Amino acid sequence: MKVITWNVNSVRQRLARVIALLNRHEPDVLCLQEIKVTDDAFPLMEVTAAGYQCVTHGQKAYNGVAILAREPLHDVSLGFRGDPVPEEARVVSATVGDLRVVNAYVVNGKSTTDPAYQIKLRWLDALADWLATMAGPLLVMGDFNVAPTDLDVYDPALWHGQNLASEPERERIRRLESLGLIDLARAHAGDTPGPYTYWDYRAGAFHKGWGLRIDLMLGSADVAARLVSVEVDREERKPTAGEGKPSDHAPLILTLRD
DNA sequence: ATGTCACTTTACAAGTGA
Repeated sequence: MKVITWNVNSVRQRLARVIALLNRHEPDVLCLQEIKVTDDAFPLMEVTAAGYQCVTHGQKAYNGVAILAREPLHDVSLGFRGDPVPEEARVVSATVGDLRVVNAYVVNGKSTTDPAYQIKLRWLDALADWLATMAGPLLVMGDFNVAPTDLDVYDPALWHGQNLASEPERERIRRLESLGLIDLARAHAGDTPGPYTYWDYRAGAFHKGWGLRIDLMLGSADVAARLVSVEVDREERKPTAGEGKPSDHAPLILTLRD
C-alpha cells in the first residue's frame, strides 16, 4: 500500500502536478493540504478522471484539506472536536479499508512572539486530546509546521527556539508520540538528517539545501510494523516543463506491506 | 536571512499569509 501527503500550496495552481503525481506513483491514498479553494471549486472532474474518489474540507483563499483514494472513503469527518479555530478548514479524516486516515494542516504560528503561536500550541493540544480517543490502525499525516528534532532542520543553531523548531512545539509532537504514534520517516531514516520536505521559496533555499522536515506521517504500532519505506519526491520541488511552478513542499511517500 | 509565491480586494497595486 502506498500513501502520499503533500502540501500543494493551492490545488488550482498545482493541478497538473497533482494529476501527474497520481499517474506516476499510483498511490492508494493522497492527502493534500493548503488546497485554498472552497469545496465547490475543487477540481473534482480531473481527480475522478484519474481514477480517484475524494473528500474535501475546503476554504476560500486559505487552508483547506482533501483526501483522495482509489478505494471508497468511509466515515468521513470534517474538522475535529475541540478545535480552537473551527472556522479554519485544517483537518479531514476518513477510513480506507481498515485504516483510519487523518489529514492535518497545523496552524503555522508565524513566530514565537505572535499571538498565532499560542493558538498553534493550543491547537496541537486539542488535536492530541482528540487523537487520544482513537483506536485501531491509524495514520495521521500532513503539514505539522513543526520540525520534531534538530535532525529535522538544516541549521539547528539558526533555528534554535524559532517558530517551527521551538521546544514547546516539539513537546506537542512528543505528546503525539506518547499516544503510541510513531514518526515513520524518522523510524525509516534513523539518525540521518531529514528527509526534508519543505524549502522556503525565497533566497534559493532549495538549491542551497536549506530544508526542514515539517511534513510528517505518524502511524500506530500496527501500521509501523508494516513500514517498508518513507521517501521524499524531491523532483516535485523543482520546476517542471508543462506542469507549472512547484509547491514549496515536496510529497512524502509511504510504502506499507499489504 | 530572504534570489518567492498565491491569495484577496468595490482591484489594475498593495496587503496578508506562508
